[in-house]
Amino acid sequence: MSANSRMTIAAHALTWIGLYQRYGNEVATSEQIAKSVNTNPVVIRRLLAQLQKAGLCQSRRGAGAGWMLSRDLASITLLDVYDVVGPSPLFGMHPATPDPQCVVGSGIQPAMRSIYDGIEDAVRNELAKVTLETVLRDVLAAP
Amino acid sequence: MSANSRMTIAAHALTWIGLYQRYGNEVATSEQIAKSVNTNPVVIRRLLAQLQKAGLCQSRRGAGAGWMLSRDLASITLLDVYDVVGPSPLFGMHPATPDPQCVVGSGIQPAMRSIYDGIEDAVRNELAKVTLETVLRDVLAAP
DNA sequence: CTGATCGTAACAGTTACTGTTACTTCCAGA
DNA sequence: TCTGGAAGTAACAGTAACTGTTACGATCAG
Repeated sequence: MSANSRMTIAAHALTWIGLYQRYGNEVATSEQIAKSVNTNPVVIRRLLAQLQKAGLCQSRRGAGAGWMLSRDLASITLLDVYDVVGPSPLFGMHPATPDPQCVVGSGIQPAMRSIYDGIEDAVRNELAKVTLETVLRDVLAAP
Repeated sequence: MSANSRMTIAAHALTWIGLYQRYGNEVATSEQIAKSVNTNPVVIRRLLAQLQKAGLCQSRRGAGAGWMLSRDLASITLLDVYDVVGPSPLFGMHPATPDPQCVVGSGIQPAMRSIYDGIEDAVRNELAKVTLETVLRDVLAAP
């Protein structure tokens, strides 16, 4: 069980809501989603609350409460999800400032930063290619 | 200070050894490297020990001990480093197995896995493009 | 032999995430 | 107006990973 399951769980939850709504239901409760994800409802509420701030989903309170998507599955990409719950940055710099007196120590951070930026771009490009509609299609196509 | 500084520190250490050797020195000690990185020598030894197992560098013990590269800077890519000290995987699956009775629960992992595999490939391609020779050049070109 | 350095184990401190409990707030519908 | 079901949220424990540090044994050129 690696640390970063947030992307996976967020994609799972949103896809679940999308499919549930296609079955004609208006809203999905965190408890229902948590059952499918196999976790605690609070974990789902915490994640969806973040995604809600980003405008991907929406909650309704009171009686008949629950979650619904703010946009169609086809218009939400994994990049949208990544920007909310993804790890940032992918690669970190030194915990302590390297020796500025040393040629390597003083030049390494700008050098690595520009390399890491290129990698982040590549990752973001890949993520942008995948919509939750694609994810749902793949999910339904699974054996 | 993000968690994953290992890639950065490994690249820093190897580049430092490479430059030091170009100055005519045979070996670099973990203490010298630690000073440039601004950390404890043991941290450097731990990292280099892993890189040594992968054949990227080599240690010499006893008097006149220290570290040297096993290959030229130009023949070591960041992908080589990543394979040793990089985070794997970049994105993790659910901590607990999702509900197999649920369509989404049963199909989500294969779907996400294939997406994540594509992203890993993209990252690896980017990393493979960059050699430590390139890193050193960028370091020396820094303002 | 000796001193310098690696190799490695052990431990504390930090951070981040997950899981859980518990409580408040909200609101459609009876 | 009441009520029940669900979101919102704070608080806390447990786990895991990484960093930093100390300590000590192993190694070997000179």
